[in-house]
Amino acid sequence: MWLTIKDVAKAAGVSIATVSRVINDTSYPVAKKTRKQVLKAVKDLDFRPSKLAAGLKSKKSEAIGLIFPSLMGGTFFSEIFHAIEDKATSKGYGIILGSSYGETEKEESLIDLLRQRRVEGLIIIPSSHNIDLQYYHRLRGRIPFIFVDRYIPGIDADRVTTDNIKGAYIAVKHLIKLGHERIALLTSPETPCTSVQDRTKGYEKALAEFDIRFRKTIKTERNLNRPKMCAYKAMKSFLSNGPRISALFAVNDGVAIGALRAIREAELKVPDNIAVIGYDNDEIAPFASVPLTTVVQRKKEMGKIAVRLLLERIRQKREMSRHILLEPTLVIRASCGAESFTQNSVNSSLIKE
Amino acid sequence: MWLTIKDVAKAAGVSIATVSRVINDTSYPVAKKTRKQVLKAVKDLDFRPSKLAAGLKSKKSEAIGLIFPSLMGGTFFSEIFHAIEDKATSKGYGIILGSSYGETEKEESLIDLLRQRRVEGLIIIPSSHNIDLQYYHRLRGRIPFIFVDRYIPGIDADRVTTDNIKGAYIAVKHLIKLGHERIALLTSPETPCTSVQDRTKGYEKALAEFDIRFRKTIKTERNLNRPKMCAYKAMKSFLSNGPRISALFAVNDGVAIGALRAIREAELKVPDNIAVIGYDNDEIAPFASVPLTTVVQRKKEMGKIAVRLLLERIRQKREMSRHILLEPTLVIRASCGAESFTQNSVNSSLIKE
DNA sequence: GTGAAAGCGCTAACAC
DNA sequence: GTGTTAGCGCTTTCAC
Repeated sequence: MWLTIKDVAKAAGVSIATVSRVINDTSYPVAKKTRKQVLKAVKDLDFRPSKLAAGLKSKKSEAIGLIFPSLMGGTFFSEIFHAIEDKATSKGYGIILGSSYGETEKEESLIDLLRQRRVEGLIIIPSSHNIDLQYYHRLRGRIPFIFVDRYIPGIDADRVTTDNIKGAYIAVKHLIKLGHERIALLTSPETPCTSVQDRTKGYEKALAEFDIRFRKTIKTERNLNRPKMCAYKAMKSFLSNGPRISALFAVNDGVAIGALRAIREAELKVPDNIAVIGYDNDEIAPFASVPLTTVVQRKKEMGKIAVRLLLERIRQKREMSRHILLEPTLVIRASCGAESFTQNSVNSSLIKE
Repeated sequence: MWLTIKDVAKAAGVSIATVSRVINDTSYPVAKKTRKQVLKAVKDLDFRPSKLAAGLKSKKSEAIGLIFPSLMGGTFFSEIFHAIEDKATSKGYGIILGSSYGETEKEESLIDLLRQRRVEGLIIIPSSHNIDLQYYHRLRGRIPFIFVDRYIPGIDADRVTTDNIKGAYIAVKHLIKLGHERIALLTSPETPCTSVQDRTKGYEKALAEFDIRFRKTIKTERNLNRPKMCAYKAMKSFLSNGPRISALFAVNDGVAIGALRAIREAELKVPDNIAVIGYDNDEIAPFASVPLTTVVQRKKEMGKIAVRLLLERIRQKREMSRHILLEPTLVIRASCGAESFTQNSVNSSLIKE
């Protein structure tokens, strides 16, 4: 079914070595005329060299593996994915991927498969359930990998994440400055997920700093495919039973959107009765029923940095693992009742919608 | 760096042929004791057989390629992706993919790369710009492929799509039955995209059937990454200049969400001043500022069928290409002012939220 | 029930 | 500048 360089060699009247030299377009000196003939044969025959064979020989698959939980429930992972894909493609790498649905078992079997395909490295947004440290310890010496967005504590590996403690801190501080003291935290129950854990820490930190006693955590059910629905239900039940609150810090925008619906159905107004702040600056945020004030994560940057670091590690075996911590920012829209400007946590810079 | 079956053979004290037989787990008769030794060696060494080498020899990469425009702008493609991935994984196939951003050039170069990786078949959600018929004609004989969601007219290939004419027809008819006569169509300007074209036809068909003269097409800018924003802008400008309308048929939910914001900012009410109906039943639809009445597409089914048909074609070369046309349905929520029930176009069946 | 050996389609010395 | 050749790590006859 597939043609080989042998066919091309025959058609062009040269040896297979020459064909190989031409198609790999290295600066290897090939006579102009010969090159032309080969190129013509390649084109006429519609020949595509096998990366399977090339990779077997050269020990370079020119592919990286990508593991993430799920693309549903918002554009967060999608945006990271696109950044990774763009960057990898531009470097000549293909992407083989799988979604773990946040299940460790699935994650590990996917990684195994990717290893069989001899991907040169792995980008992992790890699952958040029953983490198997042993597995990752073993993996460490076998193949280069990098964690994105969250990581597995205790595993010494490269990673690129946002400073989630700080992100949550500036979000909650924003609410406090606006006069709120009864601020609830709406969160998904992914205990071992470092990003969610850190956001919880940031919430605590801000409240502690301002000597605010009130604490309330609203936990949603765990369903990666329908975070909005889960949040909606959790919030609905909270609004009918829970203590009165004046503001809500949602652990991501999807969850915030679900809450917004519950609040609307309870005939409460945002931000007048309840101020809401989200996290991620999802594509949907400006289009929520009340445009959402939210913490910005540099998703594209995260993806691009991940590919860059991974390729560097593939190319030269460095020793130390590197931890890149990205700065979060706040976009202020209508859902907290503040004016609409952007405040960077480090130095002010405007984000246009 | 990587171990080979030779290492395993040595460790287990058998030949490489035996190792191969054991790891491929065929029902090949291997002595129980031998099998055990091999399995132990595999485990001890943490061996992963190379699919590169296996594929080269067996001529089966056990991978399929996937090309889609973009994952941004809603969960539509994400849902299809997950269905494809699930099904493919369960059949032992890996997925190598690329996003075309709706550009034919990118699409073709991605397909070329996938061919080099010797994927056994391709699932393509084709781009909608400057289609190169010649390219696809040529591709036809080279590798099995199937179109999903939309297709390229004139190319004889398998495909699985939703009946978009019917979908749009039932949507617009729903508006008409509710008494609307001034119904605008909000659409993205992807002229050669069959799904959008068909929805336009369905809009026309319904209006024609009820002898309604009024027509208005509002075209958004083309930006696959920000369809909501584009729709918002288009709608905003329409509301300040355009003719008065009482209802809007949006060509997909993302675009509808953008329109909702523009309508809200114009201090108009949905559905009282303008009824809005969307398309796709995106995850966001029930969470829009006004829960969105929309046309349901069976996205999971589309993905699963695509994989099934593709694998069938890979396995036995059938002759005729098959066109699967899925039935659309309507979910009625609040955005058109009708009661909230679900009406299936074929036989009524309830869709729970 | 097991092993030896011939490739799969490339790449990369090494010759000339 | 170009060709010859020895593998890369598997699968798969074909012997025994």
